[in-house]
Amino acid sequence: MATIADVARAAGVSPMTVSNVINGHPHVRDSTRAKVLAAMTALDYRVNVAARNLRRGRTGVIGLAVPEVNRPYFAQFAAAIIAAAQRRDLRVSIEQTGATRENELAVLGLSRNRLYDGLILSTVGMGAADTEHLKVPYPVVILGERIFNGPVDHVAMPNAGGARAAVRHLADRGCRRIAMLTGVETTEVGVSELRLTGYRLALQDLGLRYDPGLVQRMDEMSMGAAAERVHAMVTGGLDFDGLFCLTDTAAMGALRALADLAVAVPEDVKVIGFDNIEEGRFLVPSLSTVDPDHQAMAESAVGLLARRIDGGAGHEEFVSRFTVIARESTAV
Amino acid sequence: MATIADVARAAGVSPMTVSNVINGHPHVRDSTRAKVLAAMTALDYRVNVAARNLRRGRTGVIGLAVPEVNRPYFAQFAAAIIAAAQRRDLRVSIEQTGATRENELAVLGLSRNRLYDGLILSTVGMGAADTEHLKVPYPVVILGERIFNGPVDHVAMPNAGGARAAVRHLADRGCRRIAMLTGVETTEVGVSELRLTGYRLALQDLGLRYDPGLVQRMDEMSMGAAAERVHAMVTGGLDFDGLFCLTDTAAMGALRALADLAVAVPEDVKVIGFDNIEEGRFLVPSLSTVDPDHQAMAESAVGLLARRIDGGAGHEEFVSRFTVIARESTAV
DNA sequence: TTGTATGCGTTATCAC
DNA sequence: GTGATAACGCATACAA
Repeated sequence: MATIADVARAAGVSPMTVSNVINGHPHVRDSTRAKVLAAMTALDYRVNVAARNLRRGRTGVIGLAVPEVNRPYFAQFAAAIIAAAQRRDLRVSIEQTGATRENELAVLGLSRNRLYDGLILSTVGMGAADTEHLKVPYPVVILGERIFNGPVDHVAMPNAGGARAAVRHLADRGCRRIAMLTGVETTEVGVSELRLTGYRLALQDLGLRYDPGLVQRMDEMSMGAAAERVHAMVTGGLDFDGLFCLTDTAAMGALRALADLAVAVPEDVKVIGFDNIEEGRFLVPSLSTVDPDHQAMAESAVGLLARRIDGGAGHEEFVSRFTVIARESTAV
Repeated sequence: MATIADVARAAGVSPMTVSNVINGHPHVRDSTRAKVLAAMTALDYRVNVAARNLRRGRTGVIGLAVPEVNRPYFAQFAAAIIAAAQRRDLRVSIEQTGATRENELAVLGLSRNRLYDGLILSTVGMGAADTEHLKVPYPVVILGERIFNGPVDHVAMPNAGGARAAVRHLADRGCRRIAMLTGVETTEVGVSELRLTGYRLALQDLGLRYDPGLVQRMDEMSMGAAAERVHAMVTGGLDFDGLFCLTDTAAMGALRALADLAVAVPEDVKVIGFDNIEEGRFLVPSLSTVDPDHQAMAESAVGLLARRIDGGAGHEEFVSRFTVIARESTAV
């Protein structure tokens, strides 16, 4: 637990010089540097990050608030964020909000304590009415739609566009009664609504009638809930030949339910998801999906945040590009 | 950005009294407390965590080092750890090691900087020879086998026992040529070897011959690699009627490959995994597995760490209990 | 019950 | 090129 002072004493220099060596200042004589480095090694010196943080007014840590890391999509995203942060010498502390407005607001408060240099926040529970809460004295990047006018950067998925393309993909493969498995939205511009908009737009494009009965809303986007709902849809006699699921996770549950009921995929019903989680490739049948390019989103989120932390101004919005990935679940 | 001093001035008391109020000290007159609280609200005061950390010599953050959060098993574990830590008012910062020894050692160095109060480390790349590296001046809980003699707590999975039960489960369902999909182990007491031990013990129990040709080692435990290997096993004419996979993730790849080759599961080959990831329930066929009770492991890991952070002594080992979960992939 | 003094370890400033 | 000084904001020990 040696301190800079200990090192300075051992090397016969002032603490300041040690600090200069540590931080790679240019104006240090080589022989001095060598002495200091030797003393540091001898004493097994380690910087005390807490002291440095206090002095510098920074922590080198960014917060990442997601509903739950144990959801394939967020796990994938978190992994990408951590990797991108690592490249910039930033650490990532993860908060789980459970997708509730309350917890999302609480996380926003945390960074006020200078716990984090900045925050990447996945807003699921918060709505446009909460814009005020985003006026915090540190950089925030919202992972989600541009639903706030506050001074924050946004990294958004191509929700409407991706959904539109997914539904068109189903139609291209011959589907005419396309159902959608979506969520109960707390906000008017959340993921569910935006993808639903894409769904409706696609129907318009295609000249298909919008049938509210085909839009199935679930309280919770879990595999289990999706399986149950699809089970109910089929046994309830709902007529559909295509199914667009809000997420790949929900699609996994849907595929399972269809298998249980001996509804053949893709012959009887074609299924497409959204997110392109890794597991989708290995399901039987493999899952068609919309890939929103998490990699680019993560890189952009960390990049925007880092720029703002370093004093950059202005609020940007990044919308990633999507790709429809055709696999067995929508084969002709 | 008000400080304690600002609040004290506003409330007409000393900084110390403000501090006492913040930290809930008992001996503060109610009227004084009220004054202080009012001033805090008025100035929107927030504790500066960096300063508090420096003073207290603690950060309130624990590190969690795993190969990658984007692997179902570790995602599940991370979620449980974060939740358990939250209950104890600790935050969790995640480091991804990529399962390399190098990075695992690097993480051990990090906490030396008083970045974390303690560390939960999933050792995959490190071996018994690295015991010395664990002698660090802060609490460490190893997630993995008791392969080190260092002063660290262990939270281990019932690797050998779980594997033994899994293989016995296959045999009970009629399998006689049971293959195992495992990893190339860098250490002599890693997960692969321990589960392989369980595999061999089970064969002994059952009076079945050990055939090295049935033990398939892979460099990487990904779904893709597993699929490729199983494909090669089948097309190469390897004769097996049961398959024990090191992880559920590998099993997912295996199931996919078997489906591609029209090998019926469970009729032709029965498959069982290890980990009980959530996805397993929804696969077609659903995946039998060994559940090592992550919840208990996570709770125990955080508990042990918290106890050590608070000065508790002694090194403990917690081995969770397992359950074999029978699903369709091993149905008779 | 409240206040004073002091130090945690680092680094910015500015002088030498 | 190097060093003295001060300050970051808080909490501990002790005094009043």
